[in-house]
Amino acid sequence: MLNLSKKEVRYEKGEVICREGEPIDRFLYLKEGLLKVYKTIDGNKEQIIGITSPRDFIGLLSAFSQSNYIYSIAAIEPSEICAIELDTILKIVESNGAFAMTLLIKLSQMHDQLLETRLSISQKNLRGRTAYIILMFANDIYRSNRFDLPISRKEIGELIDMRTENVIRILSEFRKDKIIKIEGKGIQILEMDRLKRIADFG
Amino acid sequence: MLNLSKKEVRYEKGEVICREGEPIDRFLYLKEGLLKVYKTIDGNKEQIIGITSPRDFIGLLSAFSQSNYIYSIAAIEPSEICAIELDTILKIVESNGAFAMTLLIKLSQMHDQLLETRLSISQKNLRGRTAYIILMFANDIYRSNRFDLPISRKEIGELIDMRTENVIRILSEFRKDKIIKIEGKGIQILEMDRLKRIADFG
DNA sequence: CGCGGCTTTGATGTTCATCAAGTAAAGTGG
DNA sequence: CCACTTTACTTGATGAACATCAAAGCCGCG
Repeated sequence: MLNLSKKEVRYEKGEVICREGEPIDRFLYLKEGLLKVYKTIDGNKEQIIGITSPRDFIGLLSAFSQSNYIYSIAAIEPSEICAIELDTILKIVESNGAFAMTLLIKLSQMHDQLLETRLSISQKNLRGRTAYIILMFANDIYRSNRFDLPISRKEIGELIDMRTENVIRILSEFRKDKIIKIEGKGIQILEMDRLKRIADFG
Repeated sequence: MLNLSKKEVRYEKGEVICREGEPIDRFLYLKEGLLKVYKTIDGNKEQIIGITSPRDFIGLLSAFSQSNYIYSIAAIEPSEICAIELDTILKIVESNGAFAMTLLIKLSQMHDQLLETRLSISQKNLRGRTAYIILMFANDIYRSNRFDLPISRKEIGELIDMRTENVIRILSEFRKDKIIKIEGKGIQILEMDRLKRIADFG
């Protein structure tokens, strides 16, 4: 049933997948790539809520509570998305207890993680937040000490509640302190332990 | 099945219902009263994540993703709680699609609301946060312009990420500006419109 | 009745946002 | 493909918002 109704779509970096306010009629699953989930504030500013990595259900977070998206989603790397009609999912939930349970668990995990991240960020000072986000990319997303940032300095700021200028300033500090190496979007972690300490105690 | 396995428990103000780290074996439903959900940070500080009002599923938020509580819950008013064995719930989810759907919807709604609150708070300045929390008590919890704060100034700070001193200072400002009336824990909103404007634009 | 936690106000310090100004990079239309 | 425009990046200087420190009165509780 799932296989019958699924459609695969490809999005290029920068493409918007869905916009705040639009009706939710499909259930999205990220096969490959990277997405940002964000809200627009006061018409001009953006608040990035999180980064979605492969094998995550996208927008699962409010598919059951809202009939319209309460945030927008865009690709920050070339991405492959599986779309399934929401009605199909609802029917399966009603008839298949194990599937319902899987969704409940997945939803709950995503929620916990998102909230944990938000609480963490709000507790830390700017250095701590910056270290935290570098570690997130290294450990959770790219699983490597060396990677290219998929987002701009401005977007990093929108993700961890900082001004662009301060993101840049603190990245430069880390560079001067030889904690990381920077080449444009390229980041290499030189002193993992120190970075962890800054993230934990900052 | 639900009625058979449910147990009602009463908690007095200040009593802890469950502690961070304890195994989750029961599913809790708040019949009457008011609870705070909180995390302990660095052993001494507390971060209040939210207030639970009647007819909410408590700890639903991580009953499916964690086997142990990731936060603590305590009564801030005399409370009546319904406890159901987690196994019973799991069995019902597996066999009853409509029930599973109800849980998914409820869980999703709670999640959306919690995240929305957190994002809101992190965007606002101290005056905005203070106004926001007064309005939350007035509109969402007590449904009255006049109520007694169920928590201390310190706890308000822990809920909206402020120092106790600043909570007090800003409440005093609101009092001087004749926006609210204060008598110890008692709050009366005098100028709802102005308070709303402060919450929205602060 | 005295002790610890809550409340309050004032003074001081730090962190971070804002402003400004310039360079580099990346699109865009002719 | 090159001028042109916009967007991203970077650094320094300044000021506002908020945390921290200090001190004293209050309240509830054992």
